[in-house]
Amino acid sequence: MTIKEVAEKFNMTNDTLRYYEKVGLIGPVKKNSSGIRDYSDNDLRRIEFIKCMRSAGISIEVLKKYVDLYEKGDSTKLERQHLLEEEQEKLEEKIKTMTDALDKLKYKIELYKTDKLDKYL
Amino acid sequence: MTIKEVAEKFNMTNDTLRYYEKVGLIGPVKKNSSGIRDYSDNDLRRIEFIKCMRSAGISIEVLKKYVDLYEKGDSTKLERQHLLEEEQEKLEEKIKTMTDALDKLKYKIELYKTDKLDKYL
DNA sequence: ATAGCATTTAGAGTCTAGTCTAAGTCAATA
DNA sequence: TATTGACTTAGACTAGACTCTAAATGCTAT
Repeated sequence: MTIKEVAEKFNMTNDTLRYYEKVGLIGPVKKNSSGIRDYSDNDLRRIEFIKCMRSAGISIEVLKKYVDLYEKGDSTKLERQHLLEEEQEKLEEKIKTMTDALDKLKYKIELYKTDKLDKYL
Repeated sequence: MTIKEVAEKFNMTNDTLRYYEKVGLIGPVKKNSSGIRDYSDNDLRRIEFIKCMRSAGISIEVLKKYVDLYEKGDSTKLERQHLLEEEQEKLEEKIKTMTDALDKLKYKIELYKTDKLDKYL
């Protein structure tokens, strides 16, 4: 699969794909005889995972750490699990924070709708 | 209330408070005779709102727009309501995205815990 | 009244995560 | 064969949101 196809499939830019490869989140992707990337199924699986985690706000730094551990083999399984568990906690907290904000936002909108808005921002 | 007290109360830095003031999210905050900020209750209310919305990822640009509309008076009520409704939608989508990622993360952790991990990242 | 810490300003610097540019290579088409 | 368009690289640039610096001034305790 070419970079263009992958980019379209996952709705991201060629640049981002090359950037992820440069920082080591994926690849190095195999290149054909004339130096053009040809993404494998395995590459696609990784990109999907990375994209999903990024969309949840997990930093590239953390994802890189996870990938590096994976590359080191089975001996890092427990460490990887712990890393993911930490990110799970952070993510749960973030979702809670956002849900709280959403509730406040909804409440404020309700005040607007019912014209009960006070004088404050 | 001094800038330090406010910063502590909301767990943010003096710099961030001055920055928010500079870009017009709050204030201008009243200063005492020797030029030192003295935050009013109203300032605190705003800061709390801004902080809550920022923690949900709403951009400074959008918040600034909301504040500016507020400053223009009652005639902007409907526009403000619409702005908030848009942010509500965006926020709901973001929470959904993050919840989906969280589910995948939990599933992956479960694979680690039960040692059913396949060969992929 | 002098030390030592907090506050002020303007403006520069930092960090993250891309995004863009320039210069070059390649394959397919007019 | 010349052009077009996609791809390549290294490296510069950007946006957003702070965060830090320097130099000046103010407050408090000794």
